[in-house]
Amino acid sequence: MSKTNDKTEPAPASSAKPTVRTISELAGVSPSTVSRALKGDPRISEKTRAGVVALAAEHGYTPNAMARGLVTRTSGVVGIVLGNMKNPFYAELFELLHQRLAEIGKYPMLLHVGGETLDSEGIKPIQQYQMDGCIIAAARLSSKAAATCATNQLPMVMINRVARIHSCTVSCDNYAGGVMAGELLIRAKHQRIAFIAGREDTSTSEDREGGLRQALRKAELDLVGWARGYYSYEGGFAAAEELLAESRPDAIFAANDIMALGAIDAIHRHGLRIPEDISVIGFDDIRQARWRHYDLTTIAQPVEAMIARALALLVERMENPDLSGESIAIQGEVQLRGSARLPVDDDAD
Amino acid sequence: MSKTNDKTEPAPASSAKPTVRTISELAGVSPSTVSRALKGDPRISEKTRAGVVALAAEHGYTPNAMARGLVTRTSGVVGIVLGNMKNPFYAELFELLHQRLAEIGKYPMLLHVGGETLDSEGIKPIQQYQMDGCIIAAARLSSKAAATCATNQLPMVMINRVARIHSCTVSCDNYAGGVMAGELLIRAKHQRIAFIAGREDTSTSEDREGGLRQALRKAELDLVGWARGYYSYEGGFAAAEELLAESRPDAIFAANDIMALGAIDAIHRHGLRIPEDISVIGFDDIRQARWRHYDLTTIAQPVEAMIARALALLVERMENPDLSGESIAIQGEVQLRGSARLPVDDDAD
DNA sequence: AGAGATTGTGCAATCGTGTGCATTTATGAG
DNA sequence: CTCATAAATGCACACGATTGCACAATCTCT
Repeated sequence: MSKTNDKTEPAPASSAKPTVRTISELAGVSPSTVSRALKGDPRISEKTRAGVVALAAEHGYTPNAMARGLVTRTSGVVGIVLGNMKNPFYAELFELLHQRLAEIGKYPMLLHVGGETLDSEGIKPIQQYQMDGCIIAAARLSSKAAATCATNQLPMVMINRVARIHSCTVSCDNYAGGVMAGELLIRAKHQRIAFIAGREDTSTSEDREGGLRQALRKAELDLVGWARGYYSYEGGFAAAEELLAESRPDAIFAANDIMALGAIDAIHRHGLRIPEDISVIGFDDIRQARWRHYDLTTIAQPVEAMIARALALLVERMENPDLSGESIAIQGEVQLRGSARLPVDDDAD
Repeated sequence: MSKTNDKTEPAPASSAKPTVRTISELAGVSPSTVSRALKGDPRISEKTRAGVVALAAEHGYTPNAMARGLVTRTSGVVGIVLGNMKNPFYAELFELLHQRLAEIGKYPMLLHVGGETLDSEGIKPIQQYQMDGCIIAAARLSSKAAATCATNQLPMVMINRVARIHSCTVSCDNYAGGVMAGELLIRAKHQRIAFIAGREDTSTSEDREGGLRQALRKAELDLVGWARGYYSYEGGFAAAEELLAESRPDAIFAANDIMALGAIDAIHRHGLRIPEDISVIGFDDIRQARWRHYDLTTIAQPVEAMIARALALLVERMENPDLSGESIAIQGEVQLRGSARLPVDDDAD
């Protein structure tokens, strides 16, 4: 008792950061009582609890997360891997994700941001900080991060990409979205439809293309053009120029909005009118799609729902790590705007 | 010795996460030696160090950041407050910021994202996680976060806003940028110049406006119009419509790019040509400014340099907390593009 | 060869919190 | 009034790493 006391209370004043002992001494109870009182343990009497809480508030005491994490083996930190921030879609998604995380008392620590793949330095904090979970919101592969989570038995959810490994996945139903886009174009009597793809190793682009092809097949049509836009404005611009020169399409479906916007500017540069001469459809519904000049018809990703489901999956697995992987695909929604001809509803269904 | 041993080694195998004791027993040295060996303490012989390092690598051992943070009182975590992610400027800045932080071995934990002010819940982790520092990258006030940093003696740097309180600040030289924009317009023989402002409580907008007014004053001109665009595309659009209806300007300077883009679309909607009928200049140089349709002339913020200086200030203060506040303003650079008439260089200087 | 300098390693305390178990205090019944 | 029972609180250890200090081993010099 004396051996610790003479060292820990050289300055009994309030200058230093208050610890559980500071509060316990002030309240005349033991540290364990303070800890329990603040956690709302029912074994603590209401009277002492009120006193402790008041004292804690007065001195601005908050339990040290490091010490707590050490003993509870849970840090309250969720690791985040974000895709290319040059695509506004991820920026918008991230803002929402942060808010939802805060609501469940978790804080996001960023492991990686950007299109490149994750290096081994980037995954260290996963084990260092005893993270409670991990969210990967990126279209491209992050197999290293996924593997690290697996070996550490860390709950992990991927947003916006379908996993090849056994894990949790939440995404928009990209295939169905592709079908929607295709049907929309077909019902508007388009005949020469082209596609602008994203990067090679992404399931999102492949699935959206697959859906489009399925819709075309059903109408006994075939793609008249195909080009890669690498998910960027510049890429979409270049891809559209290529398509216009080679296959003269009357409609273009781009695997994401930002490429669609690039395509629109390329089309205008060629002196063609949208949607009279050519229709353009995107995917995501980023804010820029609503910008006056573009007014892009697109398949809106249900970002709020996706994040909600992803966090639900994550929380479930934090409570019960033995739950198996689960894949959720949520239907997107067509946003009719001015960049695509409207369907001619001769057959109403 | 026996009282701990029988509890800590129920499974001597490699299944559980390795701790410093695991490695020390495998290497036949004490935990302290392991710790020192991994930190490169010169007192440890090269031979034992190599052995320990090899063993640690083999078993995938990394020191637990919680335990380390508890004793060293430094967490390796830097708190981040981000402005409105709907403005791509902050998304781009954040990606870069993350990279630079990783290079100095710090990890970013997000305290807040978005335009709204920070609530009291959002600042708790600052003390909870014993953060090493805090970076506030937002145009609007975050006085609560700043106050929390101050009371906790936590090094803090603000990016993109000038502080009223005693602290560190890094920003673009907004006043000089405003002067540049003004001079550019004047040298292009514009006479009727209008300004689109950001939000009320932001020094950035005020300073940019101040610089513009200074340049106009020097040329014995006055602003012919002024409207508020609230830093958003829609706001810029509405502000431009207001200006066009009321004061018929022949040039508009917007306090940031995204408002300038909104203004351009509003101008086109009125059937006016850019830059023949009216010039538009923005501020930031976001990616969208380069989009073909906009091709926006703007004052580029030196984001890389700003982040580098901000981190330098932060690191200095993490090493020596008694250093006083410092404000750095870095000159921006004019990006001449197609949205503004080029200067008529009758007087070459 | 012995004393001191030098080098390499181990001991044990510490950081701040949570929690099983023992202990005290209040409550109620016979 | 005493004892059994329940409620409230305290003790002490553990979590995993760092670090000042003590100690052992090796080397050097007279």
